[in-house]
Amino acid sequence: MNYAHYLFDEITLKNSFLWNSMIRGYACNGFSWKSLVLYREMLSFGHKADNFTYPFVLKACGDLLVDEIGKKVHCEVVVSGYESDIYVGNCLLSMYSRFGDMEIARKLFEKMLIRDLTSWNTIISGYVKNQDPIKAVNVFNLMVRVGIRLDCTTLLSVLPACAKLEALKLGKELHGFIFRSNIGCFDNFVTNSLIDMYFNCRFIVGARQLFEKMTRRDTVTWNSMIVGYARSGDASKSLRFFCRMILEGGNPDQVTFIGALGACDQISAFQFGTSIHSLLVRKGFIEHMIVGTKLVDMYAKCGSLDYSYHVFDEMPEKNLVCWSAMVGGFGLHGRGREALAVFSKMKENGIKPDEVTFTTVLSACSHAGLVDDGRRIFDQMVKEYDVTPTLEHYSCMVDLLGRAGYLDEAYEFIKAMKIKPSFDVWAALLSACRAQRNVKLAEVAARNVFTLNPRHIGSYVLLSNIYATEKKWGEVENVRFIARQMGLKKQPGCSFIELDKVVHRFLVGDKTHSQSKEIYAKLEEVRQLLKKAGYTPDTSSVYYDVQEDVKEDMLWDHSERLAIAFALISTGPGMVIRISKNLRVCGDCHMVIKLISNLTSREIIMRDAYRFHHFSNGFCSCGDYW
DNA sequence: GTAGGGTTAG
Repeated sequence: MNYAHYLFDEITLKNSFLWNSMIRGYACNGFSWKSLVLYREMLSFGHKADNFTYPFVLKACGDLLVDEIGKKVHCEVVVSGYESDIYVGNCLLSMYSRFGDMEIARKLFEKMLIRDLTSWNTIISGYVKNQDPIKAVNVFNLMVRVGIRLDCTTLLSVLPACAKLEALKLGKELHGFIFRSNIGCFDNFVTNSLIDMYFNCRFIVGARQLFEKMTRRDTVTWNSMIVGYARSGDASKSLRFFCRMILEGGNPDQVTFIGALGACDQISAFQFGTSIHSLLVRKGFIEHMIVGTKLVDMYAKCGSLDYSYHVFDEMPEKNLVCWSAMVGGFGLHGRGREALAVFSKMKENGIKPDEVTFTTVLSACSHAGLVDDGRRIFDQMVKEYDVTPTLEHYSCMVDLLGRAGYLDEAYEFIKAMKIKPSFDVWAALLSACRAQRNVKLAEVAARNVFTLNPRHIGSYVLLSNIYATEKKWGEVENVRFIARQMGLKKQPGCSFIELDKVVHRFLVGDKTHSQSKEIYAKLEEVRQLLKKAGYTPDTSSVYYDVQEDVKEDMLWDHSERLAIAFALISTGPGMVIRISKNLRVCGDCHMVIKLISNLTSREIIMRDAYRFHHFSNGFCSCGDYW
């Protein structure tokens, strides 16, 4: 562009063709401002803008998101009589959809005397980009009814809309259409989009079939598989595809690494995460901010705050999201003071926290029981930072107050909310009622919870456990009966442990592992050891009205114990044991793991559904507050 | 000489 501008300046008698070329050049090469400056200059030199000028000026306005200037140019378009030009008109649609103003875009679209394929495509993609997939599909249906032939671009907007709506039927119809009609798409775009759509609609088999049939897979194809499997909860498959991609000579990019790291944190695959880390360093992605942030997050979620902080510390540039990730990391591990310190340091560095940061900070306070700090920060958020509290903030506050013992204050807090309390808010109260053993308030919370989400099995389990703790067996059976009637099934406890980059999974009572015999033998050995050390089981975590010894047996096949027993027979003495589980740890397991850490001199790091526990020498980092 | 597109951190 520099040289073009130099030549342009040399020409004394410029015609509008030359002006247009320059404006287009700047607009299409990332210098939108210059293109607008040149447009003004062109007018001041007495040249008239025409149907070749406006498209690029409008594009520049759209790219810069300057809606006031954009509207002004629109006026000029109307005055000069070019609004009816199809190119100019389409660019207006595109500009307004970039501004997020689909109402104006739609009105213009309705008003157009001639609409071509691009007009339709622009409106459809506008709705998709502005989070309105329903309208996008409606316009698409209208387009088909009117008899407009769709093309690749149409599909690349409608398929993501199907994905968002989980509209599998329409998605499959489009797939069939693509298959039958020889629609000339020579790249992978449409197939990749289909794969993503199938994953989002949870039609994994369909996605897999498409992938296997492809002959020239590109980076996005692999990424869609890696991200798709991770998002559908099959992190192991996701990592297997990552390996396959590397082995088959795929070319990983930032998205690949971010996706694979996301799979690692789901199943606490710490060792796998470190290998991905070293690979991405070798490939030169460590300076990439999103990759760095994901590493900070992954290490924290895989139990290693040291690594997490190290990556964070080395990052050359940190934005709001990086800082928030680090705050969240400390919070997840119950290190509230450090979370607050990072939060302060972030502000000292001139970075203004947003609503997500505040959620993270409040959650950190909650995990660490920092009630006063939490109250103060919530107040500060509203008054100093002008952030309107969201449902997430309220949930955190209810959790913070409730679990710290201020149940009434938590309830008052809900009643004073300016927005309608969500399921999560009431669920936080219900959960706090269990910790505080308050049946009366629990019933209030439960009523609201069930109204807002009658199909959430966890809430039924929670309420029945609250009754069980108080030995109200009639009520326990009642709640369970309702859940059964609705066809809800309890989610089985499940723990993960990684050994030599292979993640092993244990369900409660699992006997399917190839070393199952040895695992149960080890478990029995530990059990005797603990008994000798004076351990008596805390059977209050068994929510069934059965004999004490049966209760004790029921505790001993909890999935985390199987995972730990497996670790004890498979790793050398002194090795750190890292496990993660899908539900929250029960009171007795928590105690048993503390004892195991002491008797076997092992550090055990466990992530449960809620937070991290670091066990060593008979103590847990959570200080029994969880 | 003209517009529209797939995967992506807290």
